[in-house]
Amino acid sequence: MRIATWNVNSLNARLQRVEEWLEYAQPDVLCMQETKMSDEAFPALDYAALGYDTIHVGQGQWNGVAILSRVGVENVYTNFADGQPPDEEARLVTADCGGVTITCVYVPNGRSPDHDHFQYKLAWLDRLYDHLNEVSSPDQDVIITGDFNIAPEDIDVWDPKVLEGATHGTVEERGKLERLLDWGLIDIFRQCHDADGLFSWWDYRGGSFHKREGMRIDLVLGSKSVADATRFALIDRNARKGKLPSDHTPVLIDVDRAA
DNA sequence: ATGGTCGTCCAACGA
Repeated sequence: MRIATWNVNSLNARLQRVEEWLEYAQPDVLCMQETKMSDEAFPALDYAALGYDTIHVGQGQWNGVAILSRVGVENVYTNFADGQPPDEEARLVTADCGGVTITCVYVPNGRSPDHDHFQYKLAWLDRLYDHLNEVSSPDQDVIITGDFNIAPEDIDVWDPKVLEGATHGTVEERGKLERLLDWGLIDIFRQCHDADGLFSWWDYRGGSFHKREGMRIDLVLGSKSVADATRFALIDRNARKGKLPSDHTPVLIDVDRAA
């Protein structure tokens, strides 16, 4: 079973790139973030024609997450299941796909460490922890994947100096991520690759992609059973090349399963 | 050689 995540930075702007990628990468599940689209505009029929069931959680021009699956979509949650008032932004969707409880997340960016949005980000990550406990347990097949807007370690950034005074690598953010890992999750790409310089996002500005100046902020976290069954993990840099790319590129894993 | 912000929508602002 092949599971992928991709922040598409506007699905409308990326329709063709996504369809091309589905056809050659053949994921069984694709989690998308930043669709920036209403549910009415989501091209569910186009994906159905390619064999995918879909669930989209959109709010119009900002945020928006989706799961495409050709191994089923069951037990859907379109917001936190922590019993608190729903998050007003479309940043989370959970579904069981092929026996795996998959949560697709678009973690708030944080903007800057002294911004209110940074506190929203930290609180959001605590809610994600509670959500995971509500919808799953670490002894099951669990995946949480998406744009975390956190670089787990300094080797996940082209130059750690850019993290000074900025978001994405603070002690607070990494602490929240560590808490998720301590729940019983493994950073599957990092389990498969120990090299530095392996990134999933590059700024559009200044030719960052060609200078290899990026960050690994798109993560696939899996429970132990998923991690043990993973054959390999890959960042598809090719999807960041060519015409009209997203600033993020897909990350995928292959897991040994019946599907 | 490659590519030089982009996407939301027309003014900035978010990423």
